[in-house]
Formats: sequence, structure tokens, C-alpha cells
Amino acid sequence: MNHLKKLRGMVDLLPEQTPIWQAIESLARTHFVRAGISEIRTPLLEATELFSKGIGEETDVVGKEMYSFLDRGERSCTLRPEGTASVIRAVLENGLLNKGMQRLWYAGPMFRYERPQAGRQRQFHQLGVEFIGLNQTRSDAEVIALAWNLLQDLGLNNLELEINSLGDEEDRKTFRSQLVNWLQSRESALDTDSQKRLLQNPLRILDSKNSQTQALLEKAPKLHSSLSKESQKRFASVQIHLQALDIPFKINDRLVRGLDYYDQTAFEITSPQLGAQSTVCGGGRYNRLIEQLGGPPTPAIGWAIGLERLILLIQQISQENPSGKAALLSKINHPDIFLINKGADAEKKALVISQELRAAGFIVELDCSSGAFNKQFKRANRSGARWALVIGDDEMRTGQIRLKNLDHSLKQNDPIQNEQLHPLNNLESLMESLRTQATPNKNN
RNA sequence: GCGGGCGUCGCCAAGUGGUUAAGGCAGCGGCUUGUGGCGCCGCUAUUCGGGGGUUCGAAUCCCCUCGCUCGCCCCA
Repeated sequence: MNHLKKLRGMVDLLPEQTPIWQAIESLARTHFVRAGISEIRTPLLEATELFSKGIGEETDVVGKEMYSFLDRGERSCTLRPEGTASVIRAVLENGLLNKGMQRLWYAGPMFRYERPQAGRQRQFHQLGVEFIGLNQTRSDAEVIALAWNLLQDLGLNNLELEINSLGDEEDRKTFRSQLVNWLQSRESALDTDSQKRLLQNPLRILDSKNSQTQALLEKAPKLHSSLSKESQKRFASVQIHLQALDIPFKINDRLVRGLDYYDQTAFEITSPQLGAQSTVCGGGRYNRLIEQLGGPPTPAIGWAIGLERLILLIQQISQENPSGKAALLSKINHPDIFLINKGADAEKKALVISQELRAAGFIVELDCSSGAFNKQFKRANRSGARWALVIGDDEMRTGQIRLKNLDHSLKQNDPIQNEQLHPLNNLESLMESLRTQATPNKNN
């Protein structure tokens, strides 16, 4: 077992974990359908240039986290580190903007070459939304509400929505020079990372985790006060709409986000229960990106949810409250019927019956072991199935199939409910009985 | 890229220099050729992530390496 191991930062999703993924995906899909949002699927692999141009050369994602390599034609390729750039590329390349504004969602794996830690992997999964061609502040609120409502519907309490306005390019330019001026005279008080950023990306200093730097920033110039009248009005309007939707939020003056393309509204949804990597959902407006990638000037806004972090949260909340909504999501589909069978003729008949029952909509597990009956019963019990259906030589002889309720509590006291006989050649009465006595699966 | 913690069976582990590496769970087989929850019995690591060294003797000490994990940076 030493050789065939997955690469660092890659993760297998095992059968017991996939139900929760499916539950999230299906709930998300219904939210998107209701909101008139269509799915888009783009390649995992893109030309490196798309991301360096789109996300920004100076960002950490592009500078040190891209999963890049040369293909056989010596082209530089990169496994997508995020979804937005690819979606915009696809929209432009396929002329979708000619059909008007686009409301899109996507889901799938993303790749960043970083050291893994809790809530961070090299291959991870995002679920994202992009509204392209809209600049009204109502669309900001709608996009945020979409994320918020989905997370609520997944049973997540305890989330915090933080919003900020980064203003437009002009606003940021004036703020940047103010901030740099102010900080330069106090450079020695900054932590070393922030000192480096003073030259490269000074706005990022604002969300430094260093407490001394944070204390210093208390007195620094505020981004808010550099916003133009229009940007301020815009931000106020976003807030009014969020209030109208009863979505609680906090304004975080320090929220700047690490991708270069953000403009105006930026937001994050975090959970205090996640440890160091606490952001579940991040997003914002990006009104310049499309032009930057060669398209017509087009406003847009979007977000992405990190699915691994989301699932981490759901699992924590499920533990705290095993009967809550979040806990129901990881429910496993146990079979309705476990088919116990032994003997050449019986096994052939059982195979046929299993198909008929499945065609009728029942979840059926067929035991193919030809093993002793007591072994098969043990497996039936473990499978979590509600019913055991038994076919052996005796049943073939009498033409009666045996249906047993596997519910433990019924064993001794109620033999009638515990075992029934049904004709082998006409499954109608069996199916009828299964339907009318349909009970929820035991074992969650 | 930089720090901290950890690597003994599929999982959880005891063992911290002395001759056969506890135990529990799961798995398989039996008690019980055709009837499940319980019980009892048996089986399942020539080997302690890998390599090298010290020693009469190493899972236990030293060095190197690989992997996992948490944190920093940054992000979902």
C-alpha cells in the first residue's frame, strides 16, 4: 500500500460521504431553478494566461498557487483555481452576451497548489453563481440572498454575513495612496508580511491577522471615507435591499478580498465553527473583469461556496443537533428489501424477482453469496433494509415467498406482522403489502 | 515556501532497549446444511511509514527520508 496513494491535497469521497454531497447539490439545484439561473460547465483546464490576466498577476492565487504545467505542445496550461474567469471566457467565446444578461451557476473541482490544512485542499469543490450584465443594486442583494438562503435552507445557523464596498477604481486609487502614505511613516510597526505588501498590494494589509497591525489600522485612513458620492449611495442602496429581505449583515471596513477583479460590493459569509479557514462563501462585484478579458464593458457579480467547508459545518451542526435539518442531509438510502436466496432454482427466480421489484420502484439488495441462510440474514440485518424476502427450496416447492419484517421489536411479540407469505408467481400481493406497510427505514 | 504535532493490522490503540508485538471494533469461519439482533469458540501484523546507523539485542535510542495532520501566508 505504499505506492498507490493519492497525491497530497487530493481527497477521495467515499460511499458514506457521497449522500451529503448529493443532497447539497440537489438542494442547490432547486434554488437555482427557482431563481431562473442556468447551469454552465466549463473545462477544468484552461490556458494559464486566462487566470493571470483575469485574477491578477500580483495575487497569491496566481503568483504561487496555480497548478500549472506544459502540455505536449509546450502550451502553458492551468487547472482552474476558481470558476469566474472560466465562466467569463466561455460566455465571451460563445457570444452569450448577445442574448442578453446571463444568470449562471456552476459546480465542480478547483485546484490550488497550497499546503493542505483543515478546510483547505489542493483539489476542492466550489459551487458558484455569476450574474453577468446587471449593475442594479437589487442584483447585488439578490445574489447575496441566493447564497444566504441556500445556506439557511441547508440548516446552517450561526453564520455571519459581512459586506463592504471597495468603491470603483478611482476610489481605490485615492485610498491606496492615502493608506500607503500613512503607513509608510509607521512601517516599523507593521508585521513583515504587511511590510512586503505595502509595495505590492497595500489594500490587503487591511485584513491582516496580525493583532498589532490591526491595532495600528484603527487610526489609519478608512476606505469608506475615500468612496465617491455615487459609490456611497450605491453601497447604501445594497444595504437597504438586504434589510428589506431581512438578511442580517455586518459592515466590515477591512474586508478587501484577495482577487484583483473585485469592485464595489464585496462580501463574505463566515462561520466561527470552522477554525482557521472560516470563509464558507465569498464573492463580490467585478465590473471591469469582462472588459479586461477582451469583452465589452459589462458589469457582473457573483460568489462561490467552498463545498468542503460547507460539509465540515453541516457535520458539526449535525452532531450538535442530530435531529435537525443539517443532520437529515447525510441520510443514507438503505434498501427496502434484502433478498435472501439459496438453491439453484431459487437463486435464478430471486434474480428475476429483484429486477421486477426494482422496476416497481423498490430499493432491492440481492444476496449473491449462495451462503448459509443465517449468514444471509446477518447481512440483511446489517444492510439496514426494512424487509427480508426469502426464497429457497421450500418456497419454490410451495410457491409461496416469505416476507419478513426486520424490525427487531416485532420479532417475538407479533409473528403475523413479522412474517407473511405471498404467491411467488404473481408479485402483486407482495408489492401491495410492501406499499401499504411502507415505513421509513430504520437506522437513520 | 515556513513552523508545530503525529506515523504499531481495515479502524481505535497498548507497548518507551531483552527472547512468541496486548486488547477492543470490524471482517471471515464455526457452534446452528433453512432463518437475523445476544452469546461462546477459532482465524486475521514474521512485523511496528521507508532507509541507514548504534547495540549481543531496537517498534522502542540517533541520523536521513517519505507521508499524514494542524497552523502561518492566502483563499472557498
